[in-house]
Amino acid sequence: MNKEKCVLNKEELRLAADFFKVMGDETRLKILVTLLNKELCVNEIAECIEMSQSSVSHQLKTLRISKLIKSRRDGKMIYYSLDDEHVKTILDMAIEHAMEK
Amino acid sequence: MNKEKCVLNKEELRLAADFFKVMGDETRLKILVTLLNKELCVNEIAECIEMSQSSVSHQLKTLRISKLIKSRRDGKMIYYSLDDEHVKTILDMAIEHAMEK
DNA sequence: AGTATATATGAACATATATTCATATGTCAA
DNA sequence: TTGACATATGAATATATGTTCATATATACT
Repeated sequence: MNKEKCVLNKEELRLAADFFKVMGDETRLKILVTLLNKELCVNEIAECIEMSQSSVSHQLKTLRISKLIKSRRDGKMIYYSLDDEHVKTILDMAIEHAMEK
Repeated sequence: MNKEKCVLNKEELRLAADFFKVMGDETRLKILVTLLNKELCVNEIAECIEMSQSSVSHQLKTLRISKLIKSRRDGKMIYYSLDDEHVKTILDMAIEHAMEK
């Protein structure tokens, strides 16, 4: 077996796995989808996807750390929006993959 | 909050989440990467990514169920290869996303 | 300052899942 | 058919992770 053919970039692999891991949760996907069109504050997101404020807040943190969303404060509210132009494309592609099978 | 704006296709969401969940594991990603160029049998994959035969076999099953890879038997060996033209594109996009942040 | 509202967070719990180990199944060759 | 090799699989274990609950922090308003 030719070891040369097995060369992998470990760092890239780890990052890619982390990226997919974050995308691989329905709650987080729902959040991303609700943010496709416009920015929303935490309570709006929670109401929209019918999850608790706490759960949404935890997941927003995960998404923020992964650089998939960004936030801005306006008074008491904190508005979240997508922070990656690829997210929509990747979402579309995944859905396309999922649906045609 | 306008509920109309929150319309989600539940089935698509579930499928997309499942898809990303499968992609969100380093072992499975390594397997997919090794299969990018050519088909390989189980032992070759195991040797290539330095994982046990059993572990690889379990993950191959997961990937097969998700329609990301396909298999063909040739004598004692079973050869695996990618079963989705989107996989490479999505992998590239994820890596791109991961690296530029 | 005190109260209400919005969001964040730590701990606990429950669930999901990846790996290992032992073993089963399937194929070939003698 | 017996032995060797390739792969699959079930059970057990360990680890990761999502949600909840209680509470903390931050801002606005009176």
